[in-house]
Amino acid sequence: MNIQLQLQERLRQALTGLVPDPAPYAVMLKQAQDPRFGDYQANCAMSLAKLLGKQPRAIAQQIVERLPTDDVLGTPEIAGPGFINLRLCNDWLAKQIQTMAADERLGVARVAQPRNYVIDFSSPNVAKPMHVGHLRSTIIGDALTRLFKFLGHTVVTDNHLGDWGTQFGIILFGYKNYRDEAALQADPTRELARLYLKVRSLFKKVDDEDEIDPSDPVQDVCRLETAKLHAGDPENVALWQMFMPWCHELIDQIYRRLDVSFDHRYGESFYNPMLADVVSELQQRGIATDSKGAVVVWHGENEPPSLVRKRDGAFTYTTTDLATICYRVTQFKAEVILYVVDFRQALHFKHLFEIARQWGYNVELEHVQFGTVLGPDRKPFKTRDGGIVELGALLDEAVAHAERVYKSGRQGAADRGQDAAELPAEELKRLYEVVGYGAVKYADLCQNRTTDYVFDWDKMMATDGNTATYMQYAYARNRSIFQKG
RNA sequence: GCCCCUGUAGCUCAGAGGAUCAGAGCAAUGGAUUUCUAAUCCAUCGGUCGGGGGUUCGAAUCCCUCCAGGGGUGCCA
Repeated sequence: MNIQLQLQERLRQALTGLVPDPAPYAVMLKQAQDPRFGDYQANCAMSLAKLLGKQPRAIAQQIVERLPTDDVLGTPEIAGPGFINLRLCNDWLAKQIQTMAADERLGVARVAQPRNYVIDFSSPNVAKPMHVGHLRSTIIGDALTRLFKFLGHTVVTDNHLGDWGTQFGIILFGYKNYRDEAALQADPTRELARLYLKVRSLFKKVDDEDEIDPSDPVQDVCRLETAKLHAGDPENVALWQMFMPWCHELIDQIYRRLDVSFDHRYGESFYNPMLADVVSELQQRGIATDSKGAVVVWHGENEPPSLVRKRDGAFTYTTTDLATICYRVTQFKAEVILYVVDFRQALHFKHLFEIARQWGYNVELEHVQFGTVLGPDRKPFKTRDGGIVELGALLDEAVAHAERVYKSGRQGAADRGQDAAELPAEELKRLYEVVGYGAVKYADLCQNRTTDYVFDWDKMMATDGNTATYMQYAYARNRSIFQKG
């Protein structure tokens, strides 16, 4: 049930006969700006003044006379230049609230027309540790998934893994030269992560991108290993197949901690066999053309083209994303695809969506973009020595921080002479996790999605203010009061 | 150069694409509370909504322009 829609419908009926097209005026009924003025307000009288050639207050009076009053709505009031203030009847409202409280869904109606959503989020490059850059996509994407499902839509979640990129050259090189066989037997996932970092440490320049500098001999060997894999070299393909389950385990460890799951994880490798057809179809339809040895799609004078095949014959992520749209529309019957990806890829998605439309896909495509996680210096969040913040380490720190918050609260109580039996270790562990992960998730979700935010442990785990920690504490205290009562 | 995003209180941010005083939390300041099993409470201070112009009965909100910060910008993804 939606009260605002119901009231708008009443207003629309009241306006029928007064104005030729009541719909746009009916939707000008909104929640009141200030509770002193009522619960809802209709603002259409002012904008109708010119159209009807009358005083706004006179129009408001006319509308009020035509509005039915019953046990739902009290007598409307006219205020100021012509606002119509509406107040819901208390008895009716109380009854509604009782109904909502007793309802499993708290009175939230399912959508009248469910749609098929595909939500593409998280999407890490596998074979290397997930890092802070994956945090927001994972949390926001998961929240959207839960919301759309709750509203009654069909949602397919798909983790579009980077499982075919240059990081495999790094792993292959590491595996062939630096592997610790015993460690591999004991914990292949951990060894894989170690090998990736080991080889990265041999690079001349350290940053978080997988860009290869061919003048660095180590990087050039890695590049060749990737090229061999892509060319179908049997040894590298076999190793890749052996690595994949370990790669999946590496990221699943993180998802288990965050309570996030996916229906599918069709990565880049899955679409690889389809890419040649995508390019030739785009060429046949005249959407893509040759330029400087590459195959590109143009987007107008002022914008760079999208490459769908590079000069060396390799395909790009645009090509993969096009194949992915095709697959999602045909296999999942996707009506809407949401991409929960960093705002820096805005241009890529704008171009991708243009090409998809030209290609004839009328699926609704939306880039759900978000800002960067910043450190205290307001620059992208890095470790103290300038390295990448790994997600696993960040979650460890969240748990450790929650423990400190708990213990200092307990110490404070003890100092006041209040003391209680310590919880069992297992319960404490769970407590720290719930508080720690909750704080990280809520700190992300409570802010404007599109802007950057500063990652601040103390602020997100404060026991007052707008934090998950405060809400969890308040909730726990409330439960305790009810228990004693 | 071109394109995109952001700019609201000291800080972090709300403000559902217009109207009836620009809000919250934190911080700060003043007061209350001296505590028998873990939540302090009340009040106050604080803003030419980045600057300027425009449209409108009405602009933080829409349009133009300038300034500041960030990002992107054909062979990484």
